[in-house]
Amino acid sequence: MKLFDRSPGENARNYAIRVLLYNIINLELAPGSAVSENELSSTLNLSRTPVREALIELSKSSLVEILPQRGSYISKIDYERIEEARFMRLVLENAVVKLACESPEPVDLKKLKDNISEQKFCLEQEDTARFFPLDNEFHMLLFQSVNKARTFEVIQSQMVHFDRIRTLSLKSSKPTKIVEDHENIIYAIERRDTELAEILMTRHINRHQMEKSELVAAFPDYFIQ
Amino acid sequence: MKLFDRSPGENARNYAIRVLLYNIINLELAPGSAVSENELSSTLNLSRTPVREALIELSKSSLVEILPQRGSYISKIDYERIEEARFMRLVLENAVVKLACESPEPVDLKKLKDNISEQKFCLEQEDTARFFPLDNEFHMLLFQSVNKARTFEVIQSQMVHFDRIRTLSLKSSKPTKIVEDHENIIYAIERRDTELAEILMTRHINRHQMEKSELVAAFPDYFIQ
DNA sequence: AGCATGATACTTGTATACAAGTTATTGCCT
DNA sequence: AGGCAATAACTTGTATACAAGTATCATGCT
Repeated sequence: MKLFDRSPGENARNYAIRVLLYNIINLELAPGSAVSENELSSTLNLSRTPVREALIELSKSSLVEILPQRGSYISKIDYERIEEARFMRLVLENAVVKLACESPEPVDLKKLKDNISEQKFCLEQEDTARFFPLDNEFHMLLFQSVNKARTFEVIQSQMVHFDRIRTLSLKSSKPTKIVEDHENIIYAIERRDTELAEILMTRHINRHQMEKSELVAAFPDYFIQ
Repeated sequence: MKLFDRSPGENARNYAIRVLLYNIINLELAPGSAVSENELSSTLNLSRTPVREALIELSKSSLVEILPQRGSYISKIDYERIEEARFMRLVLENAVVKLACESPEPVDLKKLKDNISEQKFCLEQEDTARFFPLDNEFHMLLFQSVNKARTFEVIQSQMVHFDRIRTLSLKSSKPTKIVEDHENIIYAIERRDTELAEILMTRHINRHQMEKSELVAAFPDYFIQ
């Protein structure tokens, strides 16, 4: 399990959440493995209270399973949950891009284009670490442009499940394709071409689809059933 | 603030959540009012720990706002949040009813029809208290029928905000209309009439829309801004 | 009077002690 | 050896003590 320093001003609970989330997503904490409040609190140099509160929060996102008086475990990967998260995202992103086509504001379009420029810059520098947050920001900007920022937060809270199999899947889709998708979507919005925008968005979201069978075959213990 | 007995087997945290949720939704705890962990723990006859954990959970649903070292407050009603919740629900329910039209299973249709029968029975008995859970169950069954139960859970977690203004608004839509809607939706699904199903669902979801200006005028302190 | 200042009484955040339940182990009995 | 029972070593749940920050109010100074 990898450890970080506590950021200044960060309270113990959020620190615990940050460290645990990182280690769960990057599979440093294996799906199915046991974690205990005592063990974690000594590892993180905290008392049980903030660690416990962190575990409770992660259990609400179904990343941790707490069995009362028995133990806590890193949840195994639930493929159905991931597919459902993708369904939710697909449906909501399409609804949002449709709204965006109805009344595209120049201010919002500028922000989106600026973001794409940054994405391209990262591509040239091959700075993939900086690329992912920008990808995320692009979609956030899209939701913000139609006043649906909170909806995006809901989606994002579901995306953690997706992050875990992205870690597992070595060959994730090329950032080049992703940036192209983004550019085309903005193009469609500017033209107010709802139909095209939805087709492009659907293809974009479905790009992330991973091959279940391969992953389950390679890491059977990480998955439910 | 109304109090209940602790159910057998219910732990202190869930009990605190249940009582607080009830009192927030029914406006026994006024939006904007201060609540403190100490005060609540003595009211509920619990220690601070489970009460604190309950407040943290409610703060995740934006029903409570925790200001570190300053105090905790019942969140004021955010109309934009409610509208956005309705947007999410509208979009997802339509997507689900569309899926249901593609391959309506007899088993699922039977469950839905049985549910409607129960709704009608409640209507005859004028048992509104039993009606609301059935309304909820109807939509849950619909989501389950297309394997999207978790999506429904996400929607439902957003619905608490809606419940609060339903309490405020004395004249909520007549159950009679709601049952009619449900019947018509099932009819459309059986006929695999996607277009009709979506129209009916849209009207059904939008029925709950409340008049913002009236409510804000009557209870200005309960709302943000 | 008005303002600064310090004590006090709050608040939530964190640490720790104890309670209650589960699991594994150990040792005895058959 | 096998099985059963007591026990010890865990687990999370809850209660409480202490830490640290904030707001209020009183007091004294200008």
